Amino acid sequence: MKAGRSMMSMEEASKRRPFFTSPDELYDEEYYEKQSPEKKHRLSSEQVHLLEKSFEEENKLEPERKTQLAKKLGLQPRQVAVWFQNRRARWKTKQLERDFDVLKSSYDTLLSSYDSIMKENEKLKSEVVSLNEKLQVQAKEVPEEPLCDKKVDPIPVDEDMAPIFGTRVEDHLSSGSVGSAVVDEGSPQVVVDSVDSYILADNYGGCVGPVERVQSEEEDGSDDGRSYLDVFVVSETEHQNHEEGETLGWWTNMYYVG
DNA sequence: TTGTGTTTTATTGCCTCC
DNA sequence: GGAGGCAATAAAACACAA
Repeated sequence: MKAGRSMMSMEEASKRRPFFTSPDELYDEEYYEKQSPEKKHRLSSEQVHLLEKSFEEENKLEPERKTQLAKKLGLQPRQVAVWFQNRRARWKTKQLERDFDVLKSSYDTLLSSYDSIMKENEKLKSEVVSLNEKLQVQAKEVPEEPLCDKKVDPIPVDEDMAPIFGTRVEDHLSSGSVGSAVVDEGSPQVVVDSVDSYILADNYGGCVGPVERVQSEEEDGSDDGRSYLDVFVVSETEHQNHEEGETLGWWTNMYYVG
C-alpha cells in the first residue's frame, strides 16, 4: 500500500463521501442502489481498523459475526464478506513471500556450506595428487638405492605346493633362505636380455641379481613342457662385488609354468 | 496535469460441503 | 441446490514522478 492512503482521516473520508453522517446512515441499502454500478467506495480508516482487528481474531467470518460487523461499521454484510475475502487473499500472498524468504535464506546457507565443502574437497584432491607424485618419484629412485635393503624372506613353499612349484633348487645358502622361485607367465618377472640382465623377481624380496647364463629347455634336457632357466642369484653384497669384477652367489634353476 | 504503477473494492465462475 | 470460499479479473481510487 502506498504511503498516505491508509492514513486518510475520517474527516478526509467524509469529504470524499459526504453522504454518510452516522453508521446507521452508512448501513443504508438505498445508498448502494443510488450509486452507479461502476463506482467503488473506499472504506474509511476507522472501518479498516475495525475490520483488521476482527481479522486478527479470526480470519474466517461466521454469518452472525458478519452481520454484527456490518451493523457496527455501517456496511453491507456482503461488503464485509468481500473485505474478508480480499484480506485473506492478501494475507496468503504475504505468507507466500515470507515462506519464500525463509526458503531462500535456508538455500543460501546450504549453498554456502556446499561451497566450502567443495573447496575443502578440491584441496584434499590436490593433496592426494601431490602425494601420489611424491610416491612416484620415490618409486623411480628405488633402483638407484641399495638393491637388497630388506631381508629376504623365504618363499613359503609347503609340501602341498611343492609339486606345483616343481622347484629344483641348488641351494647354496647355508641359512636355507631363498634359492629358487617359480615365475608365473601371467606376470613375467624374469628378464633375460643379456648377460647382465637382472631378475626382477619380487619373490626374491626385491633382491635382484644379474643373469649369468640362460639354459634353455633343450639344454636342460627336460621334456615336461616347462621352460627352465639357470639363474645366478646374488645378494646385494655379491651384486656390488660383481660390479667390481667379482661374482659371488649361487646358481639356481627357475622355470616357467605352462 | 498527466501517465503509470499500486492498492483496494467488487464481480464472476468454479468448486466443495452440508 | 444453496451457501460460502477461492482464484482470477475488472475497475475505481490513489500515489507519485516528470
